[in-house]
Amino acid sequence: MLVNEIKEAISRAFKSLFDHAITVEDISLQPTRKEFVGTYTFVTFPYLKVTKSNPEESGKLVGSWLNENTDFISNYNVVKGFLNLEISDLKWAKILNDIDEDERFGKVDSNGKKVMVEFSSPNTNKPLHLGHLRNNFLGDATSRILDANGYEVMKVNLVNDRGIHICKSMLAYQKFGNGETPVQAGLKGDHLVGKYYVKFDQEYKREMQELIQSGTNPKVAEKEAPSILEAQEMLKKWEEGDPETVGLWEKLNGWVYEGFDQTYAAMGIQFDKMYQESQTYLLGKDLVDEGLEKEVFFKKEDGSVWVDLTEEGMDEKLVLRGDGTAVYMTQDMGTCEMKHDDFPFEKSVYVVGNEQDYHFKVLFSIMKKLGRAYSDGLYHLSYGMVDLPSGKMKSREGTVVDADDLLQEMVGTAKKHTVELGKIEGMDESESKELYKMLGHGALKYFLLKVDPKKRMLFNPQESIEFQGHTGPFIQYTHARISAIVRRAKTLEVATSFDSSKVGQLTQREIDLIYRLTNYIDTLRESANDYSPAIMAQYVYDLAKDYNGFYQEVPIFNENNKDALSFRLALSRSTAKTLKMGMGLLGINVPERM
RNA sequence: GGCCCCGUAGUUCAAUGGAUAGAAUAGAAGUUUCCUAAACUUUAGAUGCAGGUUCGAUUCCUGCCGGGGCUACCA
Repeated sequence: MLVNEIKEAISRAFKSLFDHAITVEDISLQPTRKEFVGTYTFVTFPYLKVTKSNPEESGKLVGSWLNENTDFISNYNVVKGFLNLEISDLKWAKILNDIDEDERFGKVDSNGKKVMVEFSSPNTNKPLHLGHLRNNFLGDATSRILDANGYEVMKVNLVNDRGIHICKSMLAYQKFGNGETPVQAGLKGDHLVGKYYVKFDQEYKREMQELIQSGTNPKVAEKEAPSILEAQEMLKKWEEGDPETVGLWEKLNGWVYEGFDQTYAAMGIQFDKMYQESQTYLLGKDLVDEGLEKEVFFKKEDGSVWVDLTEEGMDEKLVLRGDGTAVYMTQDMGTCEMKHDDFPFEKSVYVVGNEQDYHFKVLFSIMKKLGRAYSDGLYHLSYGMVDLPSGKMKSREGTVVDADDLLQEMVGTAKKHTVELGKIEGMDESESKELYKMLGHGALKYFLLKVDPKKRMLFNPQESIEFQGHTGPFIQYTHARISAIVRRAKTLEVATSFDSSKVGQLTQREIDLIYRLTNYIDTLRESANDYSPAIMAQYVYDLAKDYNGFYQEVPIFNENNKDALSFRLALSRSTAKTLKMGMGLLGINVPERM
């Protein structure tokens, strides 16, 4: 790793010049800004006490030492306290050759650690919407990034398949469904069930209106409308195991799962393990007992059990109701323990919206207080809501963007643009269909992933998603174009690797590109540490942009110098390889032609 | 009220405490007999307000203003 080589050398320089030891970890190098000459910049301000001279002089001392005592620092300059280092062309060429020839480039060796990533977590009463897409794409991309970093990754989906909201759609179906099946209704299973969820809400609202008009207090009406009482009754029956209720539940859930499977398949997302809340909602009571024993929890007079987190800056929090039944926290404690029993992880990532920030803070604190060694590895990958121009999405008010519809629309838009641009000449139908999907889904995934997860983001469905500029298709296009160059090169007789000692003077564009390529592994690590695919998204975009600039400026084939030609081809191949890997980590495929 | 997150060009997004705050898009002006114009050049445009910490603050701290979330014996 070039950065480490330089840091190592700076450390030696300090030892030799000032008889002072600084560790490689303490040294910070930053990329040199475009306005200055150089590739890496070392800031001398923090070391003035050691060098016992002014910033400018300190920089010169270190710079000239590096220039004389290493074979890869070819030049240096000092501006104020900033020491800018230039890397020799030969070194750059060697680095490129290594990347181009390394079959394993981009894959980090296994680190023997296990990580579990939980994401998606749909409710089985309605189809997936735009918010779920952000969740799914984040979870999927994070899993891929962790995998590339050498972790053994277990992707799990904890389906929320029980509770009052599930009973709502069941009830409406029972009343108004006339036993219709998804096939009869011409709907995907999840959409059919979602239809009855909406139906329930309409009925419920109507009943509330009636009650309010006849003089009932709105808050009372909310709790006493016949529909909601029936739903509660149904939940009770379900918990008691009433065969008819359970049968209905199984039938509707089965349809929903079929629908979800189609959506997941379309998105290219798989899970290693599915958990159902109907299987886990009673867990956690033994942990409550354990906590009482260890005096982590305490019991109030009414028998309810609490944890006091005021020392951690939080409140007291209920972990078991007075009647001995579980709450959300109880269940999540139990599920956490069960997940660790199933797959003894070092890290466990929960991809869940930021409205649950507090819940997870509490959960993780509790697990720590219970003495679980793995609690330090628990991480809530919190993400912000996706807003529409009209404001917040509300499923009950029909202002949601449906996931299936949106995916379909994206493919349609991709098709329209592609055909208009005349890109499909010479493609058969299956190839072009595959391309539309790749581009449509790629645009959507890239759009949702490029933003810092924790921030709210805006999605404008009217404008659809752009295919130009900072987008997935821009990167896919760059890959397709490089692929065309590589194809053409194969018909010529050009060496597949080059002799780095014969490469002439490199242009700034070329150096910029190789520099960018060398940062791939760093970016990969960083993305995993911050659990943010956005970092990788930015990287691939910058790389594609750099390549386009280079491509515009340098004729690749118009050249008699075979060494230069094979160098540029290697540069192109390495770029394509890296783009493909980086996009792959986001769950986005890249085409060979488009 | 308490706690948490966010405020950056018209708009959508960037910026490990570093140099003159980057892109994209919309606007203006250009580039296709030449490896794919979903591209490339040029141009104009921004850190909510007030303090503090220091060689240096979009970044860290305090207060204020604005937006959102959590604050259930719901999940």
